[in-house]
Amino acid sequence: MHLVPADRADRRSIDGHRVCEAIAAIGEAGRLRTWADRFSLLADANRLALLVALHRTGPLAVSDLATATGMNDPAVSQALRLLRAAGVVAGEKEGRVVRYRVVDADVRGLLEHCVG
Amino acid sequence: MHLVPADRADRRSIDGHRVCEAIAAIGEAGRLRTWADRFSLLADANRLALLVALHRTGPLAVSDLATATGMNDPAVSQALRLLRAAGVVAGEKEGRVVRYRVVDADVRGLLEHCVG
DNA sequence: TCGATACCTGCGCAGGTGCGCAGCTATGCA
DNA sequence: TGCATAGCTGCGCACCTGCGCAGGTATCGA
Repeated sequence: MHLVPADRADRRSIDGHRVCEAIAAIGEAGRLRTWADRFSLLADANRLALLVALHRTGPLAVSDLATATGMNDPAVSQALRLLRAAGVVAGEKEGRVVRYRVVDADVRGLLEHCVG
Repeated sequence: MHLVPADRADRRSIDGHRVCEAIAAIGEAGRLRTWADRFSLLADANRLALLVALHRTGPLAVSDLATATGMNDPAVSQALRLLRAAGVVAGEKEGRVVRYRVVDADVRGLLEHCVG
């Protein structure tokens, strides 16, 4: 197992074989970044509150989300825009009301995992 | 169910009962913030790589982590300081080598959940 | 004792983040 | 038609974050 890239092959190592194991464990860099990005979306208490509310209550309007979380509506709107751009939530327009819901299965899994 | 706090009681609501459900779903604010903080620790690709390596490979020295991830050692050290301050990892000194490991059960659960 | 090594720390910079404010569009009701 | 409401957007500010650089401390080998 010679998994150390050429640009760091000259570094000294404490436990050489464990370094290779670690590199194998990390695997493809893109996959970890995808998860890091997912975690980043949940890393804000307000966004997490929005997602938990949507996940456990079902479709909710923007202004109701604002009332439930104590945020004002531009903040909610911006948070939802971010989540929508990431494909985590989707909104359905019904007259002048837009009701959002969580559509990303991985995020649903995380929400289930942390808040039941 | 009148769960809307007094300072937002005057807001109009689209689906009044759903607002209360959402507030109940959000629950205590501190718990969500704890989880948001946890997610925040995993929200950086480098930190996540360190944690995955530690989780799947076992105790690893700082310089080996630097080699495995391609970071330089001050960056690894600072990331580990953050994780240590949060109680996620712990280091055991053995001569001049410090081997770190993941000690937080919740974070272990998240790592298992996302990267198997 | 002297040098090399493993790790840690303070500092500063570049870049990102969240949110309030003001203002916009679109829809519904009288 | 006129007005209120639901939601979205651009802008700017304060704040935070990650990392490189330089340098410090502790341990080991010669």
